[in-house]
Amino acid sequence: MVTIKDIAKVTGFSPSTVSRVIANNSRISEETKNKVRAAMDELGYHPNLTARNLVIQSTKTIGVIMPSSADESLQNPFFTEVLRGIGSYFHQKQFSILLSSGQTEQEKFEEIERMVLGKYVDGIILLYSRLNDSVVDFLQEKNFPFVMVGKPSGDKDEIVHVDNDNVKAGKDITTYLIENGHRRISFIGGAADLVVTIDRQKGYEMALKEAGILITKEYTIHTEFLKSGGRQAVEQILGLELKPDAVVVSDDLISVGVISMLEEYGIKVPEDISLVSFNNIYFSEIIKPALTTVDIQIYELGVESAKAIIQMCTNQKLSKKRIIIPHHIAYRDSVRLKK
Amino acid sequence: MVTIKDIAKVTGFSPSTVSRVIANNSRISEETKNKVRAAMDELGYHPNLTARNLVIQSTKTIGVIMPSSADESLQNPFFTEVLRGIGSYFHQKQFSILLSSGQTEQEKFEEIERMVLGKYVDGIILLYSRLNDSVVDFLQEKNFPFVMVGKPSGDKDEIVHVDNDNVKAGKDITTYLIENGHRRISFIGGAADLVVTIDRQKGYEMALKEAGILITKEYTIHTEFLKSGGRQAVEQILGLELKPDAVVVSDDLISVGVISMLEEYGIKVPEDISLVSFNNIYFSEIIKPALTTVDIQIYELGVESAKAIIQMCTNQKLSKKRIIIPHHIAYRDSVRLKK
DNA sequence: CTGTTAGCGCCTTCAG
DNA sequence: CTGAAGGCGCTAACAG
Repeated sequence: MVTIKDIAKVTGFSPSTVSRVIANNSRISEETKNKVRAAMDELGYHPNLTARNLVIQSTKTIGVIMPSSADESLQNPFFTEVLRGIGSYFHQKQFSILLSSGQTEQEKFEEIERMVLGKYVDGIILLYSRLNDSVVDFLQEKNFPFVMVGKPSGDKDEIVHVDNDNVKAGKDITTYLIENGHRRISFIGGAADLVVTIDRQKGYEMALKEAGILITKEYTIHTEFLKSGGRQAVEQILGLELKPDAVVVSDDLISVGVISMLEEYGIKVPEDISLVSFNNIYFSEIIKPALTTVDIQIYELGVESAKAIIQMCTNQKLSKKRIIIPHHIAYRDSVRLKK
Repeated sequence: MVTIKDIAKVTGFSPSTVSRVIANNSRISEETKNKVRAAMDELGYHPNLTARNLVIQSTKTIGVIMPSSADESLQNPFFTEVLRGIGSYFHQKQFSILLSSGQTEQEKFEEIERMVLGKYVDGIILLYSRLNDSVVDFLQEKNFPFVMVGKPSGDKDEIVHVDNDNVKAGKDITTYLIENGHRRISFIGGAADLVVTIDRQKGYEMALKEAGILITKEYTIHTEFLKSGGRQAVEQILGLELKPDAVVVSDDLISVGVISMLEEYGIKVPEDISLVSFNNIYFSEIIKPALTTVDIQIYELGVESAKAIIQMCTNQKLSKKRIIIPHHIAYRDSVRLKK
């Protein structure tokens, strides 16, 4: 391996001079810079990142934590999309992503511990937010820089997070349904301990309330991404005395299953029942019917969380703890419109 | 920060002894081990990975490279699924994933250069295989350990890769169509420079040939994952004088678009046209109609590539360069069966 | 503008 | 069974 010393020897300069050339230090003459660089090219020198990291006490890499991968929801394109956003910003700042890959909660926790305690990352981005997450507690206790994509379940004023206004999003999309004459509106949510589910449901309820529509308990269902879960949700709806004429689904991925199930029972979207959901992933546009869904700008969520964590790791001031990415509704074909 | 020296000072042992305790060296008495460990607990000591990596000249970190993220196909759940597989094996071996995040080919290349030349990773896993990939050339030239998920476009005997037998898979699924009485079978493939597309198409052609069916050029179409691409493919098919009665689609994700398009034109799957594809992602089961598709065991692909790269990085012998993950057909509802 | 010196935190001979 | 010393490759004062 060719090191800084080799370059020093060959050029006759000292190692520190070579180091300064790497850093493009202004106190080095152009002439020596050129000489040194020539030698580096010739010998094929490249700085060893590990060595550098050791002395500067920073790795310029960020641990990015996905939900534990036993979770079916991992197949949600949401994650690759945030990752894209994070990556794009990281690239220009020369930061790297260390991806957590734990199967279970336990494994995930161990990995985070390794990264953090081993000083292998400068910060953490959490790609989800759920109730009573021990990871959050750990990070807070260690006082380790982290940002969360989504809304924290507690300590909202302490935790830096990048989120949509999911309550408002839920309200907006539900109101849209109401404006189009729907009144018996059901809510199908994903895992009930996900903060995002809770918020969207809250918005749904607000919209109903505002429109003077009674909130019926039986109209609210929580399901998993699995097929059987979707089936159960639909059967529950269809078993109701007064069947809903519209349904708010908390995630596009779930919508796909719900629509299929509905179809299996001979119920058509949007003719027989309207459906709206959230995220606007690639699928929502290409399935039949194309989904009317809240575009939450996943990519931006990624970019902003990347910006935030890098700011925190480079001791810059963060103007605010709560960064909201605006949403808008992608109007498509899954809602029966008022004439 | 608490270091090995602090522990040494507190316990009265030397740093080297403490180091040996960390490594659980057998030449250290149980008694000292206990004392040292107690001190480590008390002071909250954790080994600094960067420092360790520097001396052992290895990071136990593998760069995992996705296609450049401008690529729409990144929303393909395929990637998170391989990642899951890789992660599961990495976890038990205490390896980490450094995820590449380049937008463009250029950016991706830069990142890989950084990782490799900076000795920031011990090896690379490539999650795709395309024709004339400069990344592969680079890795080969540097003689850097890497494994590819998919089949290399050249140097097949040199490059360690984990793949399905996609030619056979293509043949199997096409034969299934033929067995069910279909004769005018079209092929819709993704990007034409992806080796996987090429292989599956080859299998499709073999099946036709074997059944004595003429291969019609107009029946083969390449498209992108984008909506417009799917539309174009379908329109091309429908414009044909002799419309196909079945279609082999090279990826489940594309199938979703194709089915929607077909439906838009009033053509039903499988009543009017049968459809089969590949991958068996989560979606394939929950959309309507549920897809008959080749299950390629994505997760296993990930696990095996992880095994392979770790073997290479730890100087173990690899029994073979080409590791094939068996596939099987998931029979579902997108094919009209022979009575 | 450049060189000398120290040291980041850890592992590993080599001694004892 | 344990300690001392050196070094992994690089940066950062401090001199000059």
